[in-house]
Amino acid sequence: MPEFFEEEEEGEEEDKLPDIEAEEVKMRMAPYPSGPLHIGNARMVLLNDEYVKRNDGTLVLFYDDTIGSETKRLLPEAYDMIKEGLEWLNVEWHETYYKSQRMDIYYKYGKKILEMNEAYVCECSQESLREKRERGEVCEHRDRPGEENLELWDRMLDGEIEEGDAVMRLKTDMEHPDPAFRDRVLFRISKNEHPKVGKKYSVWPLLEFSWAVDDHLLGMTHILRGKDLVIEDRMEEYIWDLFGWEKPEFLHYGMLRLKDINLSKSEFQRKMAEGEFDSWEDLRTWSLQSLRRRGIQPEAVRDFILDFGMSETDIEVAPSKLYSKNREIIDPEANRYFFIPDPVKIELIGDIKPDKAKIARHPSDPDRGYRELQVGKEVYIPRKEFDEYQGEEIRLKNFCNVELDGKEGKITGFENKDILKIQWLLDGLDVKVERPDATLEKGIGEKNLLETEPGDIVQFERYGFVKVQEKDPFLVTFGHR
RNA sequence: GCUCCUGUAGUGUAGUUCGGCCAACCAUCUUGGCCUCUCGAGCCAAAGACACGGGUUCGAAUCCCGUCGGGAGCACCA
Repeated sequence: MPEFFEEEEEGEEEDKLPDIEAEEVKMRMAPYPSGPLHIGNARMVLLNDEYVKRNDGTLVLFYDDTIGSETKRLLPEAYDMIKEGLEWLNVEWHETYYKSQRMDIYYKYGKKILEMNEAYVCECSQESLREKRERGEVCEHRDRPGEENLELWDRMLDGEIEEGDAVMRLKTDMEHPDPAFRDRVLFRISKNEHPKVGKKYSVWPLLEFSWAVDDHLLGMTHILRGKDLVIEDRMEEYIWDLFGWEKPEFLHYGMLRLKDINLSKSEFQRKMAEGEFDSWEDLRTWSLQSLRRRGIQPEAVRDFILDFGMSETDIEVAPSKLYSKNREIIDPEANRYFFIPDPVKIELIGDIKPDKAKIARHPSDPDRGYRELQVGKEVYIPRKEFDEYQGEEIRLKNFCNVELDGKEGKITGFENKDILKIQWLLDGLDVKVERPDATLEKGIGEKNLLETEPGDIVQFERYGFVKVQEKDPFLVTFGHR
């Protein structure tokens, strides 16, 4: 009887996503390739993936690579970095598309909507457009005859009109109570160079229009997006109604912020250009690649994200939550080693009995055996404990107890006592630890570290989990405590 | 200002659809204790919340009204 209940409980755990009711599920994730995916984008990606997997559906990777803006630039290498991030997260997708490859489709429907007289070419300046929108005023371009619209549209496409001089706008309602919904722009002119199609196109759709077309054409059943994009729902619905198309369902999730962490791809792009960051793997970017470097496991990211469910509340969560998920995964795997940050040498006073110290590679798994440490009269200990425990008795773990007196340590015994135990080393490798803020912490690590390989995640006792990067000058990246 | 969304412990969530089984779940964090020769892990325990005010009702976290708070949109970015 008890077994019966236990089983039931386990089956119910971790199900924070509301079910979706549909026979068929097709969803899409639409990253904008301005940089690699970061922890924030992971929410969009993983929720899509999770829903599709649960419903045995189809997932589309759709690069939302329209031309962007000054502040949001396309980055040619981002396409592959995004793919790499998705693979790392074990996201499975079935089809891949690029907005930049579908321009003719958008033009076709753009023309159609113009012919239906549901849109118009507007030659207002950006400022006057904004002001009129604010006041709910109609501009003189709104009622121009259809032929004139089509003619101007052709001239836009031919590149005869300069950037900023004309846009195509949807005729929603300039007096709509929601100012955000007043005659939004559908297409605009940009003569910037695109990493995939160069200067072939000078008219680019905005996301509301391209999505309205593609979500229909590709047969999306559910559209998952952040709360910040809800107005796009209504834009899409408006356009679908115009064309008489069926409507997919919308799902929303709230904004996610990491406490004290800035996740701005455009800002990182700038810092990259200015040379402040030298790679997208820089630990400060929080890109998936950087998390991988830190030894964060993709499963930890997934657990972390799915734990928020589909709530539309805005959340601010501390990174320690991610770390605890990760620790769960790596703690049983990571072997233990000694690392002395900022070492101070002390001299031991008294007789030394054993000539070697034996310490388990993993305290919970004796099968992994022991590592041996040479003992001697002069040992290094971390400066922190050296400073804080003067005059007190502490234990050099698995070796001896000492009473600190300046740079001397008087040996008081060898038995294991219930006092502070710290790491120590007679000698060792120079080790550098790359911290999440990109600073390097120097210290010495035990020579047994040479038995590890790059990519291994180990724990520096009393210091934290690190991932081995290079062995020659020994370099590790810090994950978390 | 206008439009939309949202308010359960420090943090994040379950419960809100169909009011009672909720003196409110789980995780994390914190604090004690046990265990362990790590400040890691494990085990045990404690602490901690229904934003506020009205109303409906025998009964409200759940329904209604109001107030207050938080967020987003009002870009020729996504």
